[in-house]
Amino acid sequence: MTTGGRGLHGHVLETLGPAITAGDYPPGSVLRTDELAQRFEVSRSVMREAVRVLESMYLVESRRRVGVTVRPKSEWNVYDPQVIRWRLAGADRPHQLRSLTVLRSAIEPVAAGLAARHATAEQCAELTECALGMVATSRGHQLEGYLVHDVAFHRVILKASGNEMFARLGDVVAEVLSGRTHHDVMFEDPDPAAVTLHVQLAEAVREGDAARAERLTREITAGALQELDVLAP
Amino acid sequence: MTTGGRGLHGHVLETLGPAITAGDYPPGSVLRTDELAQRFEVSRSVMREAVRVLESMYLVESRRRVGVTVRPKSEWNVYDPQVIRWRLAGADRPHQLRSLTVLRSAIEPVAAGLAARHATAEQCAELTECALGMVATSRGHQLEGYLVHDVAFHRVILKASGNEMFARLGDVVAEVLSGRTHHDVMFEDPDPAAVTLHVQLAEAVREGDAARAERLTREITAGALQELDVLAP
DNA sequence: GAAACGCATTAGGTACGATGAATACAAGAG
DNA sequence: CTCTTGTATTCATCGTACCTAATGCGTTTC
Repeated sequence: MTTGGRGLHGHVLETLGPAITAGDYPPGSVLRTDELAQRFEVSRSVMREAVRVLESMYLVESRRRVGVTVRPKSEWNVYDPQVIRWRLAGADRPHQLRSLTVLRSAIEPVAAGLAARHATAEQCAELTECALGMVATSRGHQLEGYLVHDVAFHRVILKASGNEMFARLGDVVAEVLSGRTHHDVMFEDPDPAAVTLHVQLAEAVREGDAARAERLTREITAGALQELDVLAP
Repeated sequence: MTTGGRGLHGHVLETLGPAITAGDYPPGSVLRTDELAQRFEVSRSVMREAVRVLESMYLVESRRRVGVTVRPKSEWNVYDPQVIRWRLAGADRPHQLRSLTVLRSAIEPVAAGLAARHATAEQCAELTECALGMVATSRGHQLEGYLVHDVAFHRVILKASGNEMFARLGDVVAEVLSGRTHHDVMFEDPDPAAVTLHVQLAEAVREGDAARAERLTREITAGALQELDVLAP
């Protein structure tokens, strides 16, 4: 999205990465760097840089006399933003979306509880602002506007939790929410119940009610999971 | 741990990575590839490979005419196993350990609930075996043996959840648990209550009692958090 | 004072040669 | 016939030299 193919090696990655994560090369497949270099019409140096990056993502393993072998899916670093994007763009998008939504359902309630304890006044203000924005755009086919506020809302919650690991999941949530409105079938207007929950959550965080914030977020993420069950078996 | 400095660029990473994550180079610092290549006595090609990897970890940004600039901590990919290891080895180890433990407290209960639903008979057997091993090594200064079984136990839970994102956190949990016994002050013998909880959790998963499994895991992770509060203010 | 320009600087890219390590395979010893 | 040992192949790995491209910054120009 943001990281376009910056540099030649980036361009190579944007083709090789999705191909590997899509399973075009089954685990154990061997790729040779010079062959790849020829195929992508780049120098070996550039290809080596690309391979190094793929290696750091645990997608491949480079060994002498053997070549670049594709690692089994279970070893991939599925938390790498690049890998997440590639997989979301590929064939097993539904599967990936479910994994991420389950992850959300685990993280966000705890994050909301922490946010209720640690959120600054400014963050509380941001939160209510986002919630109001969601209310304002919840009717009349303003899906794009709603999405912006929804993403911003969850970003603030995750950041306000004070946990860097949680905060870093903002992009993932953004990707999931964005995917819901763009790729998948989205109801014409968001569920009014969900909007209400967000407003209440902003309240709970403002009042420092951690238990309520956690419970409300559980309802929100449960809704997201339910939504997913309706779309995919 | 496993990824020793394989290759020259790996060796460079093992020095530069920890230095950056330790904050030796404040955000915005500029490093020039030529200078680095000289310092580490490697060729530019090798240094460029190292920079590419650091770039893919969002630790640095490489721009023409400027150099390699260190990114602010908030942009680092804190889920990268390498980055986690580097930070755990560095100065802000306590902070990192807390973040990871909070992450555990969010993930593992949900994972345990899913495991109760999806665990195979074989995984249930492994679980009880691990629990028995924990019981057997819970007394008499057998900390190393206890650790092995503890790590294995949580690995099985995470894997049995059926969620690939959860399964991938096995290494993180292993690192946290290992750190507790090795680096930090560990009571001579593990808390008997914790051992009992693990046994009960294995039961709950075997019986498919998701709610109980989740509740028990919450108690376990709450204990881990409490333990951390005792050690660090 | 602001906009346009040119230069120095630094990453980016290519090509080619040399090195080294792991594997496959063959030859030898028991 | 089996196990060990030696050898050749093959691929990644590393280094060097040279060129290109972009861009920050100082200078000039209007």
